[in-house]
Amino acid sequence: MTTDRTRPVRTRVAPSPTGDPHVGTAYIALMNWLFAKKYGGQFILRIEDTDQVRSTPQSERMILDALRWLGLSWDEGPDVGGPHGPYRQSERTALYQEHAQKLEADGHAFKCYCTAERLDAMRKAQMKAGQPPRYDGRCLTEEGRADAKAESPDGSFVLRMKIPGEGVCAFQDELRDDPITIEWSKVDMQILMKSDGFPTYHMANIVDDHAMGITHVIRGEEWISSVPKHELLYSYFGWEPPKWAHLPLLRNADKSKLSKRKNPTSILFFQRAGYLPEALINFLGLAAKSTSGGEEMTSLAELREDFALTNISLGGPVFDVGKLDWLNARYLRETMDAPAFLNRVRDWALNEAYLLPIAEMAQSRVEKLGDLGGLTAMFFQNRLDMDEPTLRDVKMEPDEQRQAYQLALWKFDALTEWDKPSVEGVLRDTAETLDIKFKFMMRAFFIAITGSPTSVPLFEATVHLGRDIVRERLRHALDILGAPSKKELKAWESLASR
RNA sequence: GGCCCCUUCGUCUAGCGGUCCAGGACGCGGCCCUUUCACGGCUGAAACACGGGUUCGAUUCCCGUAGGGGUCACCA
Repeated sequence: MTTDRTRPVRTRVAPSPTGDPHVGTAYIALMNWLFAKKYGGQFILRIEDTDQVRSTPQSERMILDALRWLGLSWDEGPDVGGPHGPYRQSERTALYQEHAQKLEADGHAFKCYCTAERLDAMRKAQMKAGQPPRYDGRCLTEEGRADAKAESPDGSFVLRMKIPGEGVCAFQDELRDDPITIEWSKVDMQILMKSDGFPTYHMANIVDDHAMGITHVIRGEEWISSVPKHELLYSYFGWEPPKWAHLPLLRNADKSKLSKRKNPTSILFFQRAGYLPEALINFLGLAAKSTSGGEEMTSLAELREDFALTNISLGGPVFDVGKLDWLNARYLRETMDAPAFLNRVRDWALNEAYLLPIAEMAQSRVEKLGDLGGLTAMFFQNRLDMDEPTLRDVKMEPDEQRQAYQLALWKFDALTEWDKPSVEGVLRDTAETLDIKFKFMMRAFFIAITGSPTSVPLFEATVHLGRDIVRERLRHALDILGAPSKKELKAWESLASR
């Protein structure tokens, strides 16, 4: 990649704190870290919490912790500060407001009073007519805007950016040979400022990347189609855009974009399942390492040394858990002696924090201390050894049972808080939805989650195991009983939303 | 569906016009080591999506086709 030697390289990772820390975030962060460090630059962590509804401080904390666990450190960020702070977008709203006003004053953006209902109807009509859904520009004119304002119940508005009527936007991606060209007619008049006064990604991203001196934007390729908007904003502001590099997306086994529905994706899962951070980093780093030499075990330092963006293959890589397992096993047996191994086990689960809740759950249920192992082994396992007869030892029809697991899976995923009341609520809800006696259904969940119809209290155990291990176990159970067909999923989905 | 990106063994990849009847790794099979299992060693099966060009010569360059993916929100 070409680098402008007059400026130090600065890259960033900009996660949105709206859920569990994702391996995709780790992958992007790693590539940005490697690139910055390779060229002696800085790596910045910025929190993109402009979605007031979905962003949570817990999620932000988990993401920071997860990246730290992986050994990725940032030079500037919300926790360590830096010269270009604050590093949380929700604390920078004045800056966006100011820039939004400038855009509007310069005639590059306009207020839009259109209601969600009108926009929905418009898009539906466009789709029906075989047209791409796109803002029709009603509020572009004085008159249209007045009409829309009159129709608006509360007078709320958003700020949209103007888009050239014709021509193409061409830009160079550092990973690809030919420039990418997108016609302006295919670009929507993107909302820049929402009616709550917060910026959208596009606005905040450009203002911040410029303010923070970001020289290279290395991000997932799902952003390629947004680059014209970003290039345009840079030109509206009169700023020089950064270099773009769009990385291929991590994939599920079926090649679709990596998702938690089909794969464990949370870094929390990999921690709980007993993967080592160095193995995970090594695995993700393989994407940017030429492996023709044979040895695939490598370190962050080596990856940094050998790093070149152009080593990255453009075909979206399937996240091959089997290969990760092999690497992790090698770290376990080749990089430590038995005492060190024991220490890793302690860090993982044989510690006060993880063990005490288990002790509380188990104490009244053991007769001898020697009963503990059998009762609590499932807290130290990833996927459980399970077969159909064990799973089917319930007073439910097979399809009912499958449906219960699937519904719970969906409801668990939708939970913002992973605690006892939420988990219990999901399970009671599920029984009610399916009109099954709660007690009967609970037995099915005991078996799938703890491996036995009689175990420690289920809600507490479920919370303690963590969402991802539980998801994995339920999905495994579902696989054994027969994964739902597309048709079934569709039919069940309507139940879930009730 | 429109637009954009991508395309070498099942998977991750090497290859940047002849050195390729395509190399490595994971996984899988076999053999050896071994009280079991695992590790380890050896070994086997396994791919250039298809069709046109360009060229003395295409895995490598160009164009189509097919397939996969992404994107079309007051989410990032």
